[in-house]
Amino acid sequence: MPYTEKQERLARYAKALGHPARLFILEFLESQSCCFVGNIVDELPMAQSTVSQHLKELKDARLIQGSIEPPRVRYCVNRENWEEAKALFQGFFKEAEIIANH
Amino acid sequence: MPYTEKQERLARYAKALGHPARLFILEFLESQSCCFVGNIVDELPMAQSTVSQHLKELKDARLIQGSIEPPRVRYCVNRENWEEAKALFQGFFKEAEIIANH
DNA sequence: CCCACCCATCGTAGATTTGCGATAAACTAT
DNA sequence: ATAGTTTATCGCAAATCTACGATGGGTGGG
Repeated sequence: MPYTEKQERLARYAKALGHPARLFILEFLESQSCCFVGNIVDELPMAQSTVSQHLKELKDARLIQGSIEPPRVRYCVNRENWEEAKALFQGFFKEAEIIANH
Repeated sequence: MPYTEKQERLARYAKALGHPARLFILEFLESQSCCFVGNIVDELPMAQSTVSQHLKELKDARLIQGSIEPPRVRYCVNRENWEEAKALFQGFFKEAEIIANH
């Protein structure tokens, strides 16, 4: 593997954040501290199937997780990986700052 | 526009960071505080044309900038936008934290 | 049992991304 | 002039992304 583990993981998180709809979903999930798919669909100007696909990508990136609460599905931020992503981004920008100041 | 200006800009930066080669390039540029294209090509396991393309994307995202120094081209991080990106990511994760703690 | 509701998944289309080799463009040096 | 060096760009192929409508699979209520 030509890249470091950190680079691979950070790139994956960055990619997941690389669409405004997914940023919106994450911010919305935070503001509501978990919510149902329907609530998200109501807020976004796209078809339900498209929203579902964005949710899937965030889920695949392990930034969110869903739990079935019939008849609905509740999504929450995955705290553990959210913190990891946060730390990776912080490290990315911080390290650069340290280097830049020398 | 259904998304906020911040979301659009953050998504654009995140997208640019969404490939390990581009993360590598940015970290490499920091560690060298500017360098020539050839140096980057030597470090990456991909064709020169592909590296050039990744540089173009980072340039389009305004995270780096190039200056011609015949017969070579020197690339540096674009400090201003780098700081903006940093602030946007910080805001994104921080705001979420504040909300989550309520 | 059947219907309505909620959501995921399928199939599809078009756009974008990623990668390569080949070529072009700009400059140096001989 | 010619040849070499360095980098961008072109043309192409394969893969992935984005979006949609339609369909399917659960679940709960009548």
